[in-house]
Amino acid sequence: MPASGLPATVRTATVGDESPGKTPRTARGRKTQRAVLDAAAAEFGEKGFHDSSIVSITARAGVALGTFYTYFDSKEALFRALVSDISDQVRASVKDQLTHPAGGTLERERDAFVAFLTFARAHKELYRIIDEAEFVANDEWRAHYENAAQRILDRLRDGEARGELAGPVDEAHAWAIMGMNVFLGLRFGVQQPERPLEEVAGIAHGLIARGLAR
Amino acid sequence: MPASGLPATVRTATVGDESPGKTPRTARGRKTQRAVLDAAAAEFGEKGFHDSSIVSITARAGVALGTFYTYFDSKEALFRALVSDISDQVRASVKDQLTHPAGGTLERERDAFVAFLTFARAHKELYRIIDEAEFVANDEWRAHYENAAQRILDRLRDGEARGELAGPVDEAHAWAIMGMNVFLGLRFGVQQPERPLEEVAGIAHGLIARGLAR
DNA sequence: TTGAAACATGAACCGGGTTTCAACTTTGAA
DNA sequence: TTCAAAGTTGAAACCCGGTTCATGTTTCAA
Repeated sequence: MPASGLPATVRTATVGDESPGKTPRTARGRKTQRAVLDAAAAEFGEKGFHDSSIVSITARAGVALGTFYTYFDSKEALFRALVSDISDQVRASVKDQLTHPAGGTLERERDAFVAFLTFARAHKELYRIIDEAEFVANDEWRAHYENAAQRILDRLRDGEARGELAGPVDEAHAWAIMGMNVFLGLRFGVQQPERPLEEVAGIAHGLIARGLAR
Repeated sequence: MPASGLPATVRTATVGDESPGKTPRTARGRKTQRAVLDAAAAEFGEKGFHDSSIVSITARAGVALGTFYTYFDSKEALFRALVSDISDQVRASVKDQLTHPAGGTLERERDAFVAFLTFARAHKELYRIIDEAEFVANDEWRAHYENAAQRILDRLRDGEARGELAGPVDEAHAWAIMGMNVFLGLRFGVQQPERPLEEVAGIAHGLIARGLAR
């Protein structure tokens, strides 16, 4: 995950002023920190948190072991930074894809799923990292899903206000759709990425829009 | 999770003939192994795999440290046994609830969700253990979800054959519904168990049956 | 040009938990 | 009743990777 700019948490570190002295002050430092983060994404994605080691991550990044502690307080702090970073990337990526016109609310929801699935296929490490966050970075993990659910709910409420939907929307609808997306992403994004994206999205859209009853 | 009988994997160990000498041969031995398994479920559920220790698990079970290795080859082998055990328990529990009459296929699906949510509320450690299996017992984890999806698909195919459903059902429908169930279980079974079960089930059923479109 | 701050290095320290093992106790079939 | 197999015990060997730190190098503002 060679990322866009600086990861959220790393940026936040500057604002949140926690663990001072960890934010790089020169271009050289920023480059090194970025290298460590990218190496970490690859390593954690491949081996999981506990089988990954700082030694291996710094080796991948091409820096010395001790350098790691110039930018992160601990292995866990690195993981937290990574989760926030990836969470941000997913959100930003989906948001980008949703700027174009779009039909109704439920078509917009389908587009959001397509964007998510596309991201998941391009970043196979996404699932392992987010899933493991439940154990290693629980706060970031909860925030990730609560934010995602809120965004879905906002879109549904919008559709409700326009009279496009049948009944009143509920938080449970958002979590149901999110769960659908996550599991379809797991199955057809990570485990079996061969299947045509639009086909899966079409099935999901049909289910959400009209249901299965005759 | 004081379990019903012997867990699947432990039973399997007898059949699969791997690691001979690990299957208890006396009533005393079976009781001890059961105590270790139950203690492990509690410990792993509370602390997760890595923060759990054999020392603590055997202490909970009221046996000596060394006794552990009479019944399991390793900490990981214990976890694998536990995942298979729990997966079996969920399946069996849902199956029990589905024996009663039931209306159409989609009502049956709602009942299955109610059964699952009920189980999740009664076994808060379920999620932590199954989720962590992705990293610690990947084969068992995949089997758990593939089997669950297959069961859902079988029920949907049944409804399709009876002409109850609108279009042809697909593997993706099963994974979508499973994802919905899992995330609703997480939100309203583990995180916010206060909300009336039937209310959540009603929303899920409405979504699956009729969709959200006006 | 210069020197103080930032950055880089990697050997060694360190704690903690898994696994082993040799001695001891209990069980249950003959 | 007897004794071989099954079960129990817990101290200690063993392993491993996260973290520290004293030393050396590079950057960049003055």
